Amino acid sequence: MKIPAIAISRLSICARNLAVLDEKGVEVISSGRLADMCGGNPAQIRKDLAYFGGFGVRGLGYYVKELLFEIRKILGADREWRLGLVGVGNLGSALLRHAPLADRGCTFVAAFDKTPERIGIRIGGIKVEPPEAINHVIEEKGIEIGVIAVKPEGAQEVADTLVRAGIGAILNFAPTEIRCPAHVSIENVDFSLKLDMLCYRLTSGAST
Amino acid sequence: MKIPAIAISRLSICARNLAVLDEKGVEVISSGRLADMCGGNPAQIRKDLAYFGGFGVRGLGYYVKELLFEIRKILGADREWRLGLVGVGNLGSALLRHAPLADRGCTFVAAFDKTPERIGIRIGGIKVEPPEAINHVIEEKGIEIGVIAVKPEGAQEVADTLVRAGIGAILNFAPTEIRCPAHVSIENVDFSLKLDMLCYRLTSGAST
DNA sequence: GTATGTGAAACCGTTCACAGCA
DNA sequence: TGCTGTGAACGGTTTCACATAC
Repeated sequence: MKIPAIAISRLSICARNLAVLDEKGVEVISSGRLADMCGGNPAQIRKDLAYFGGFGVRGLGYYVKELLFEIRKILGADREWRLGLVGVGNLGSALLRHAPLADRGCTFVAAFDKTPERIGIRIGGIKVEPPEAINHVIEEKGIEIGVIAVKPEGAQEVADTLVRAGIGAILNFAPTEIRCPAHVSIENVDFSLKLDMLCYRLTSGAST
Repeated sequence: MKIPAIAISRLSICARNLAVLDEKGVEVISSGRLADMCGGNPAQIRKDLAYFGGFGVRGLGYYVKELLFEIRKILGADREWRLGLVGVGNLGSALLRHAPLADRGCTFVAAFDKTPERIGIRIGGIKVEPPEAINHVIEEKGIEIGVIAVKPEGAQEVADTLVRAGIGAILNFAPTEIRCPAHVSIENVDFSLKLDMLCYRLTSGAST
């Protein structure tokens, strides 16, 4: 069955809120209360979960621990993922030092940059290597997700290199659309675009 | 007329590509070629533009310079915007130093952090101030957009403070859903969620 | 001839409403 | 009784197809 991407993003948000509930010691929650926390509709949450099975108890709700476990399994958040970063500028460096990613099971195991002065330095415990090393290191270290934090002009070329090295997924921070083969997944983190949307709404007088 | 948010995000992407075309000296472009660049459908681009007027020439296409000018006007990208940052950690510091934001007309004019050791230091030319200063500085400096780069636990409180100070829009980098009054616009930049989506697709075997 | 602007149709996700079950 | 799971209705966006205009 075809599962809409937006359903997955909602499950991700559910997982976050379930983790908070679990820490608070809450054991059971209804789709209604969960929808309130996640900012959605109860039926939508039930539908999203129904794509993967029936995890609830009729008349009661969902067991927090159990549901969190199941969603983590669905998302693949129940194991470690190895990340490689390309572009160790301001943003790239911040990502290497960003602890929450590791908490979540995503760990940077390599970093690349073409600037000679940056090669060899260590950031967040990771040594910066030249772009020529990408192909070899991706395979050697079993890196599955490539993170692009270079300037927009260089993003496509970096993506091509990562794809040739056999990467399966790309998280792109450069404000440009990257093209790659269908078997490679791409997600863009585009705060320039998000800023445009805010400026538009401030300009047009629209809210939300 | 109600204009869908996704149409605005596409116009933002169009503007980027038009800027590239303009630099290359391209003078006219069809919706088909523009759609190729932006990764969409020609009819969609024409519909998006039709929300705001008829900018094209039948039988010919769109004049690049003119269309870029019009879209910039629509998005409010034809003027300066003043930003205030809350949370000067790894990510926040990187944003302060991130030149492309200023190129786009968005300039940080203030930064806040609750950590005593950070208060008073300068990053990217901006002096870090304590959270107590938010209310006063937002008004004094005419800040319209607040950028949140604190830990998820503190994000809602920061948002409340910004809203009380009269902010109109919030760009939230914390991986949590923020609640605020309807007259305040929010956009989330949530790379933790994007990572979840990539992990899901790698896990499930789905692509795109 | 060619590409825009736009009603109409198709598609997809959301919401409703209720049967099913603890 | 109460909440889940789900078919059906709804609403909105995408795509099609063509009249219109250069």
